[in-house]
Amino acid sequence: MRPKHTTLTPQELEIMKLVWQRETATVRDIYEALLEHRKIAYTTVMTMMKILETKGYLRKRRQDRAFIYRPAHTKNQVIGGMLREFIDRVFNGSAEPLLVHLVKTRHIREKDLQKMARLIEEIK
Amino acid sequence: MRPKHTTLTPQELEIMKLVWQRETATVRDIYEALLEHRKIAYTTVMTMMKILETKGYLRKRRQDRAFIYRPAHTKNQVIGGMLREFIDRVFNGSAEPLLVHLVKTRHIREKDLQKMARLIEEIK
DNA sequence: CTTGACATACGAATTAATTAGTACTACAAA
DNA sequence: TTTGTAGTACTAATTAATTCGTATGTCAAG
Repeated sequence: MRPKHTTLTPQELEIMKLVWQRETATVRDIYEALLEHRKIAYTTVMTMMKILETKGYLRKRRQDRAFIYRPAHTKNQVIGGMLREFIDRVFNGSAEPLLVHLVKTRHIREKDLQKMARLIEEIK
Repeated sequence: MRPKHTTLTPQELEIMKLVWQRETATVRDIYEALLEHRKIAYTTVMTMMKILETKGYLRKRRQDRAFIYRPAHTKNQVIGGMLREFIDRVFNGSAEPLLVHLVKTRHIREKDLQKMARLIEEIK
C-alpha cells in the first residue's frame, strides 16, 4: 500500500498558491492561470479543486451557476505544516541541520540572517 | 501523466539514511533495521534498493552470494538537493520566507541562530 | 546426497496522484 | 425555439510508488 500524502501534493500546492493570491477564485480563474504555464484541461483543474475541497483545503459556495472557491486555511498555516513535515521526514525533526545546509550552500546570506535576527527581536 | 519524483521518495529516503549510517550495507542489514520500526518483507527492501541503484543513488558489488551496497553520493549532496527542490517548490526558490517560518514557529531558537552565525564565520 | 537457509530475479498487485473525456444541465443569444 | 457557451457530475485511464509472492540458484551442514 502506498501511504497517502499528509500534506499538499505538488499539483495541489500549485493550485492553492493561485487561490491564496486571489483570496477567492473560480475553476476558470485557476484554469486560465495554469494555462499560461502549461497545457491542462479545464476538467483537470475542476477535479483537483474538488479534491482540495474534500480534503478540507478549500471551501466553496455557489454563485449563479459556478462555484466560488476560497481557502479554508491561511497560506502560513498550510506552508508551515508542509515545512514541519519536511523537517520531520528529512531532518528527523530538528531544524538546526537544515540551517547548516542553508548556510553552507549559500542559500542564505548574512543580509538575510540579519533580517531574521530582527524578526526575533520583534517577537520577543 | 504523473511527474516522476526528481528527488528521493519517502521510502527511498528512509533506506538511504540507513545506508549512510552504515557506509556499506546488505539488503539484510537494511531489512533488519527497518523491521525494528515496522512490518516489511525482505523482497520489498530488495526491490527498493535495486531501484535506488538504477536511479544512481546506490552502487553495488558482489561479495560471495550477496550484494554489498554503498551510497553513490554523500548525504549532504542528496539532502541538499532535496532541500533545494523543496525551496523551489514551496517557497518559489527563495530561502528567506523559509527562515521567517522557522523563526515564527519557534523551530529555531537564539541558540541555534548563534551556532549558525559561528558557521558563517568559519566559512568566510 | 539431501535438505534448509539465504540470496537474487522476475513478475505482479495495490494505491495514490494526475489527467482528461463524456454526458448532462442551464442560460443567453440569435 | 434552437443553438452555442459554460458550468458541474461522473467515469475512467495512466503512471509512479510501494509492497510482496513465487521461482530459482547456491552453499554448507548433516
